[in-house]
Amino acid sequence: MLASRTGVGNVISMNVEQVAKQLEALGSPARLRIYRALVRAGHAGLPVRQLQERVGISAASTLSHHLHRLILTGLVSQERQATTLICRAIYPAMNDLVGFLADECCADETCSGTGEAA
Amino acid sequence: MLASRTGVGNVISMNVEQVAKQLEALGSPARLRIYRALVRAGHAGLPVRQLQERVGISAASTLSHHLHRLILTGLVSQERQATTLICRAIYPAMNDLVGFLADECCADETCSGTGEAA
DNA sequence: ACCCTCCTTCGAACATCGTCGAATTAATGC
DNA sequence: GCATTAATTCGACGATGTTCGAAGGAGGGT
Repeated sequence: MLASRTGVGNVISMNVEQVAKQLEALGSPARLRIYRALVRAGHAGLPVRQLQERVGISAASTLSHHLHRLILTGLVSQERQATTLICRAIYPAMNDLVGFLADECCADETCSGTGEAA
Repeated sequence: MLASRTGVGNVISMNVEQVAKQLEALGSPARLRIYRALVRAGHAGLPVRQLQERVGISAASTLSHHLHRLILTGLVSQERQATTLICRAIYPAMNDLVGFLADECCADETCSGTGEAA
C-alpha cells in the first residue's frame, strides 16, 4: 500500500501556498471533524443535514461556512440529489497533501537532511 | 520505507484537537516556509537569524512569534548554543501527523469507506 | 399556486491572528 | 561594569476567522 505516493510525481505540482491553504482549512477543530466524518462516510458521501448531526455543529449556517472553506481549497465536493446536497471528501487532494508533507519530512527518523538549497 | 507508519500504533494516541492545532500551526504560509526550511536543514538545525534570512521575514519579532507557535504545538524545538538559538524540526511529530492524515483517508483512491461509526 | 424542507447567503458581534517597532532579557567579550 | 550581538516579550494596529439568527434561493409534493 501507499504505492501511489512513492512515485513523488504528484507532489512536485504542489506549491507552498496551496498546501498552506489546505492545512489551514483542516486546521480548525470544527472543519477537521467535518472532513473526518466525510472521509469515514466513504464514496457514498453525506448530506449536509446528517453531517451536522454527526459533527455536532449547532447552527446550519456555521456548517455551511466551514463546508464552503473546505470546498474552496479543493478538499471537499458537493453534488445535488433532489433537495439534498451530498458532500464528499476528495481523496486525491488529501493524498497529494499527505504526499507533500511526507516528502518534506522524509516520513521517518532516518531523514538525512539532504538539501542546503533555499 | 515508510515502515514506521504502517504499524498505525502511534496514530491511535493522537486526538482531533491536537492534530487540528498542528495543522493550524502549519497552515500559515509563513510558518509552513519556516518549518520547511527547518526540515531541509536536517539534524543540524538552523539559528534563528539564518532562518530569518532564508525564509524572508522582515521583522525578527514576527519570526519569533511564529516560532513560538510551532514550538507550542510540538513541531519544533530550540536549543541554546552560546548566544544563538538553534531551531530544529521535530521529525516524529510530523511523522505522527502524516500518519494520522494518511490513516484518515487511506492514502490512496482505493479507500473502501470502511466505517459508519461516529 | 402554495407550502415545506434543505441549505446557503447576509449582517453583525466577538475573538483570534499577523505584522510591526520599541523595550527587554540572555550570553559573551572588552 | 559596559557595550554588543542574539532573540524574545510587550503593546498596538488592522485584517481575518468563528459563530449565530434572520432572511433568501432551490427543489419537490399537494
